[in-house]
Amino acid sequence: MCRRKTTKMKRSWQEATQDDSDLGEEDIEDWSSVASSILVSPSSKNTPQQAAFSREHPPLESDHSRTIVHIDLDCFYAQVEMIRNPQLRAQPLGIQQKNIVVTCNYVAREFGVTKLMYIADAKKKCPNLVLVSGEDLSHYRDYSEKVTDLLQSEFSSLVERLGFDENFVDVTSLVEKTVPGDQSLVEVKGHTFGPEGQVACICGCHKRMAIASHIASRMRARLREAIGITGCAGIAWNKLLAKLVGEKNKPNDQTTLLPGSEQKLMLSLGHARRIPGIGHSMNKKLESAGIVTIADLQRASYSDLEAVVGSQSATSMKNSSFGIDNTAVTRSGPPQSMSDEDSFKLCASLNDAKERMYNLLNSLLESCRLLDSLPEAEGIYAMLMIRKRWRTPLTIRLTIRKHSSAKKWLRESRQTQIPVSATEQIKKGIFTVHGPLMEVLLVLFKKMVDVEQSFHLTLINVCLTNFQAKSTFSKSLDKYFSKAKNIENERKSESEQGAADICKKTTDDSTNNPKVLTNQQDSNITQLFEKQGRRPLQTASKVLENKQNKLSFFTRKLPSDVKTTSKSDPHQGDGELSQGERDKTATLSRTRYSVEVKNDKPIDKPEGDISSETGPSFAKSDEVEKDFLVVTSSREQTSEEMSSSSHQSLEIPGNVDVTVFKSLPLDMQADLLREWKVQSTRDMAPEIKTSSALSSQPSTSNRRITDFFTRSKETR
DNA sequence: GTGGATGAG
DNA sequence: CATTCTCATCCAC
Repeated sequence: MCRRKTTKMKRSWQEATQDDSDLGEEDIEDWSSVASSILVSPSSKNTPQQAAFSREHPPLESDHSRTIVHIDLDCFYAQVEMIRNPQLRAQPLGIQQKNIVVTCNYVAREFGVTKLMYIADAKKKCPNLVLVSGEDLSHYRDYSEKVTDLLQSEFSSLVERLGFDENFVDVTSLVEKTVPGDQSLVEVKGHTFGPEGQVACICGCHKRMAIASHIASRMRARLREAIGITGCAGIAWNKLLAKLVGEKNKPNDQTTLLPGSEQKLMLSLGHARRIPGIGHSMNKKLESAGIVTIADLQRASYSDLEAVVGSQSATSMKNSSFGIDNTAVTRSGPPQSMSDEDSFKLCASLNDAKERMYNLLNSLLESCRLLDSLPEAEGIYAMLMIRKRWRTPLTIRLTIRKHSSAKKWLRESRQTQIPVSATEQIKKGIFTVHGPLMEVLLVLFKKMVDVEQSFHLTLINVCLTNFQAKSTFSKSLDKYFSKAKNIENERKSESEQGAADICKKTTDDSTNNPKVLTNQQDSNITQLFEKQGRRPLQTASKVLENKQNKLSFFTRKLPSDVKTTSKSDPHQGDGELSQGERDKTATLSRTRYSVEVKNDKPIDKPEGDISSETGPSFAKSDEVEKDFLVVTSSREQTSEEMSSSSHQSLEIPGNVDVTVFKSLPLDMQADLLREWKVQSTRDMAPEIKTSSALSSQPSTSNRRITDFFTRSKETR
């Protein structure tokens, strides 16, 4: 019975979200009564008056059909540094960028150190504060991607990143497949927000939230086991509420929003500014209209609001103020841009600017090179990943910040196409294109700065954007995955899925993994690898990760003398550098460290939570396993695209499983063979791959080690 | 496509 | 207020 209701709700949500423009179905005079009607009965809608209202007013819909978990890592940068150097755990630690403590661990917070505090102030509060430079974000990027990867491969394909330390996970389908072992009321794991025992809604959402609270607990446990990182989780039926409720118990804890308590949650925030999306600018506009608190926002007439912030913002703000948020969790793909920037007190000479631009550019190109240089040795699935990542930027942008005497900290930018000659080089895997790119940067620079006059810059940013799939291979890859993508996004079963259908509604692959709610370690990667032919994505990342751990992937930080090397004549064309010199300069700012991923690392955590969460070893988790049964269907690959061609095994690299290779679509096979050919000729080319640069590894540590494969938004 | 505005962590 | 070092989306041009 409960199931049927769930399905109904879901369908209505899907319909609602399909035509984004016309969701509104409420017909109430003012918005507060809208809110109360929602609270009382979300399914009471579709009266004629409501339809009339919806024509004049933007979307508004209450909807509990989805289940969203928001994961927010605790003081992320500080945690990463503490993993890298466990000695730091016991000490007050601040992460320093220029003059500022951008974040700090909880030990430091005890002393009153806060985020974005000036070093001087922080030192006053805490004289023993240990400072670690956090200007190089590559380690943070790495850990960030590991987290997203884990969530994506073990819990749901629908994971959306927000910055480096937050992820939204849509666990709707996992929840559907997870049924409580005993049919009695499911208890929420961890904290709840809202009055106990209140059941304001009959759609089954309470139960779903409870199930999701256990899933969230597993997520956090897995993040600790596999990566050694702790974080908070918020569980609710939309992104807004999940994010907001998760903050109620920090750090390393979780909070589930009880249906019916969203009003209370929203009002508890106080200021309108606390609503995500309402930044400084919006806030000022709101204040000009006398709107300061969330209650003000709820009370404000729509037309007044629209007059101040425009109709789009008015709608989303109104909705948000009541805890309504219909935006979907959108899978994050690889970044749309890659940039490096440096800020400083003063840059007033062209030569200074040139040198700074060169260093930034160099650093970026090194990132590209490392992304491109992952070895074939990781197996074919890893290769798919790597190749997918293999993208060439077509545009370069230079951004500067002038120190105008006025109180203006505006950034201005100019962008241009990257010279075709350079893109051609990059496509071939040659990243020593500093010369040509410096030239265009110079042109861009002169468009913004009159170098004849005196100038005062405080920031320079170099950005590579407009990525293009680098080879035809990537295109066929896209084609290959677009099918899976559709299954996931549309949540409909496909005819090809055939055989093993335990679940009547098969949805996304990752949730079919029978191990999601178990304690089994993912030791049997190869097993997964072989059995689940459908999942090159996650499997590839597994393989890679495994490899990383085994090979201790990353090289050491370079000696300090590289700094001198890097400064070596910024104005030099690329052709003039020897390979050795290039390697040195290239490794300058993208330093790499060895990263250990330990499963058993003791993590500092506040007393209260430990026992309730993963508690005394795994006793609790075992309980979870008994209480919850994941209904799964291990979908077998109907290798409809099985190759019949007879490829010479000679042409296939030794590390690639021939059977796997042959199971790939033909066009992809062809592409692969072509790639390998190119690759091998390149390997033999005089361009020496120094052992330190290549054999020691593919910087997972650098940009984008993970690929979050197909980007759902990437429809263009 | 470009470049500014705005917002996120 | 931004301050750091990113990244993304929106929108007039």
